[in-house]
Amino acid sequence: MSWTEERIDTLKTMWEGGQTASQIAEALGGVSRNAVIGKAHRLGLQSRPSPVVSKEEARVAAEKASAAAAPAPVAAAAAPPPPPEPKPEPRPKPVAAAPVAPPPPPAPAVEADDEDEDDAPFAAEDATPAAPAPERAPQPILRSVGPGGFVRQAPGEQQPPIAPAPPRRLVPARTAPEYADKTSLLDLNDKICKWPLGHPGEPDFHFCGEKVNPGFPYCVTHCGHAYQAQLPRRDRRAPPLPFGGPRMR
DNA sequence: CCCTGATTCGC
DNA sequence: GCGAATCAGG
Repeated sequence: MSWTEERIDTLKTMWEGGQTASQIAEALGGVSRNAVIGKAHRLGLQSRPSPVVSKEEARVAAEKASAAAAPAPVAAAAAPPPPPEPKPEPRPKPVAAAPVAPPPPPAPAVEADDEDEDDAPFAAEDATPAAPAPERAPQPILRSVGPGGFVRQAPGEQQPPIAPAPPRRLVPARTAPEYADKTSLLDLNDKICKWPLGHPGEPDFHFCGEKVNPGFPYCVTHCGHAYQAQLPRRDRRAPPLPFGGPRMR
């Protein structure tokens, strides 16, 4: 497999969307997790919260601490003085704020049967996210309603929610005329609503595409769907199963 | 063990 | 440029 533009684009989108390298690799197919990571780095994609980064952070923190304690000739153990020396950071790692999607469906996984070049190339140019969404959505409330209409479970109760759409295969936006103006996966960026409409695998599956409610991954309307106050148990109705339960391989 | 991403290095 | 091997944290 080679890194075609589509595949690179998918990689970027998913990577920036907070998908794990494994998921991306699986979605792309024909590549390993390592390949994805390697490619992502070569593309200059900023790393997301990595387990190993914490080591770096720890080291930097340690440096900072020692630097703070060292500069003052004698004040070593005594008082924690102000950070006098900025210390030229060897690693200007931004360590962007965790971009992981808040509560609902983080990833649109789509299953497709076969992909072939369509008549029209999808107009997924250089989606320039620009703003890396510095703000972390303030973990809203407990209950959310998924796109399928099912009610998500609160932290304490029952079993964990159905795994969020394990991406099997991304359909790189087949832009047929009927839904040429629909928002495809590749059209997603930080500014538009990522609320999925329809179901993955269906031909017209797409995303809301409205302007987002700032700080959230969805538009105001869909934030209203995604973030709802907890209801007392007795007042709740059994969640209707969306589409036949979890999708399996 | 599993997972994660980062890095290295031979190709 | 690519990605397996390796490393290292959770």
